Amino acid sequence: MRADAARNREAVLAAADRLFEAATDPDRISMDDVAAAAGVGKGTLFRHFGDRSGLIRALYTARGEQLQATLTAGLPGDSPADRALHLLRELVRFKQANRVLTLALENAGDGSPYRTESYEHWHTTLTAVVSQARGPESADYLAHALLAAVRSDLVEHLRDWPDERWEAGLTALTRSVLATGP
Amino acid sequence: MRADAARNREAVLAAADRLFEAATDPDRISMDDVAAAAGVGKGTLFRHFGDRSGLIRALYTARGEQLQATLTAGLPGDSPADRALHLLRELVRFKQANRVLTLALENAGDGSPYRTESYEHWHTTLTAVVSQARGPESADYLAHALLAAVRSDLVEHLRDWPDERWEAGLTALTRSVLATGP
DNA sequence: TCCGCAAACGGACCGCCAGTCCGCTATGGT
DNA sequence: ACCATAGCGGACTGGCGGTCCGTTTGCGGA
Repeated sequence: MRADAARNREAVLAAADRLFEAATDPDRISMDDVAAAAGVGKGTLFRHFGDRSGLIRALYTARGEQLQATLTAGLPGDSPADRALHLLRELVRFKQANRVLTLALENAGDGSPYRTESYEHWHTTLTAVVSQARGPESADYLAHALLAAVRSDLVEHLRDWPDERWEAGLTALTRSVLATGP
Repeated sequence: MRADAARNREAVLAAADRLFEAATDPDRISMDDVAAAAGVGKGTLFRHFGDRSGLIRALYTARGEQLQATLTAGLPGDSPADRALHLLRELVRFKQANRVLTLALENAGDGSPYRTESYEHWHTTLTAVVSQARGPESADYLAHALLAAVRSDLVEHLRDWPDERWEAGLTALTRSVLATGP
């Protein structure tokens, strides 16, 4: 990769990150805005990221890789229920801390948040945990259901809930789902 | 309401219904398409429905009122778990039968499916059921979680699951959530 | 029956945005 | 130093949601 290409790529990511951080509605950020803020031509931006959703995915990956690394290394907790709870809690925290970006990701491009690489990842992880707790029966659906319970726009909808309320809800949910036999 | 206004309103709803029925991707249907298919000017269309999301909501209301009437009159089932299961099952069936329209509704306009009148309705209903089964503690969050488990794009993502798999998953989920004490 | 006028109409028009295209420029291997 | 070429940038395109306004139409009163 040529030096200027790498430099521009970083500039774009940094600028976009700043813009998404500051915004309240992801759709208000146009590709022109990003290009301008990065001091880069629009063509450059599209060459690096393909299309809007590509840019958003790249941003998301950059932001989320720390989280992903931490949580994948090994979920803390004594029981499956504890581990699932831990995972969901961290996802909620992450989505609260990255409101606009995660909202953008869910709406982005092709439509479905389910085609994301990272969704696949969390789903696989959770399915294993669920399966360990109550057997493989419907484990994959239950994992989908648990992840759906922390979707960005739900987090957004409940944005003024205090931590305790989330904590109580997530605890109740994970206990119920993971403590019941098939 | 003037006679021509009423006539046009119906023509638009009918045409839009036809288009959404036939399409595979809601965004491929433009307001111009709808206007043309209805044999009506664009201005007329916007006067009646305000904006795109208004049209979609109107369509959804028309399609869903039968469902809503049936399920609200009184959920069948002996236990809260049975009633919740019944509700979720019917929602999934409805969303499977109205793929494009419900997808359109979730993406539509202002962004959030949670601001919809009908979401409010189902959520209230389910919260009552949950509350009856396991007390008011976290009942509203659990109701959100249950509804999230049947969101349109999840239904879409799992579109090739056979009925039995859905049935097993929904049963497992509702039993777990409603059978556990707080 | 006719009149007048407000309600309703329709489609040209606007601003915006994702994505493309192509003439120009900078980079790095030789 | 040279030059092939990867990379650049911004004018341009097509299509969209939404608006505007001159024209038509339904309808209550005279």
